[in-house]
Amino acid sequence: MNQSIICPRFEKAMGILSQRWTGLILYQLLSGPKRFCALESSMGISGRVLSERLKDLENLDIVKREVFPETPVRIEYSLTEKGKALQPIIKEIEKWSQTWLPIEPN
Amino acid sequence: MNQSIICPRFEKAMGILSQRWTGLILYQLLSGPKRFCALESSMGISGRVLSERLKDLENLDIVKREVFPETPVRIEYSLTEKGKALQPIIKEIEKWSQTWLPIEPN
DNA sequence: TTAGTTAGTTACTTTATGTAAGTAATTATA
DNA sequence: TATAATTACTTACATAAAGTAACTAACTAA
Repeated sequence: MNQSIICPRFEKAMGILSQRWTGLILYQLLSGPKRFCALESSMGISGRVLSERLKDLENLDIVKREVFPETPVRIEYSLTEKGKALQPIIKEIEKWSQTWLPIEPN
Repeated sequence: MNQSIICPRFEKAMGILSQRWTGLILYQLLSGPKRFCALESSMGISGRVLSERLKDLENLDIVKREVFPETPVRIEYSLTEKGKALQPIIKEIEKWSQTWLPIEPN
């Protein structure tokens, strides 16, 4: 069959972004560092999966985890340079959604 | 908690794009109409899921399905205007992947 | 008549995600 | 001193999504 080869780097990027919740996590972190519970409550994500996603994104050097030994302990997640570089993608998704998706799509 | 509200249209868009395979299907269709078996063999997707995704994208008016009653029958999938408008997103993902992802990431 | 082609569908297995309860470290309250 | 509260998780189990492989329908070609 018509074997159009897909660029492996593009494929990798899509593999990251097409994980459930990843886009929304990045969207939230683009507006500044966030704590675990803030992320958890702002989207419908479960703690189990949020924990998993943050670890994956940390391993990919997209997200940085910082511990502040206060009381109770504060842990902040923020974007690395690599993570901040995703902003144009998120912006384009926002633009498309505003132009092409109806209000109240349920 | 810090309840930053997420734009429902952005959330909807992310819900579409974060479905496994959807990004790669769109990427393939951006280079022109494709047949079912061409899409199937160019990515690692199974027929079961490809069929499901194409139906979803058709219902969202992102993909158009056309039947050519030849022999054997030819069915072509292509992007609608709404679908073509996703190009800037795909382009930004390509850019990011080229800048930030290593070659041969395995 | 048997095999081949395309575009699927169906039944079943494996993987991913959701749910809810539990843990560790610390401080606050009764 | 015991109990509760908070944050950032983890664990065990249930459900949903995706993968696998075989099957179907409509047609042609050998």
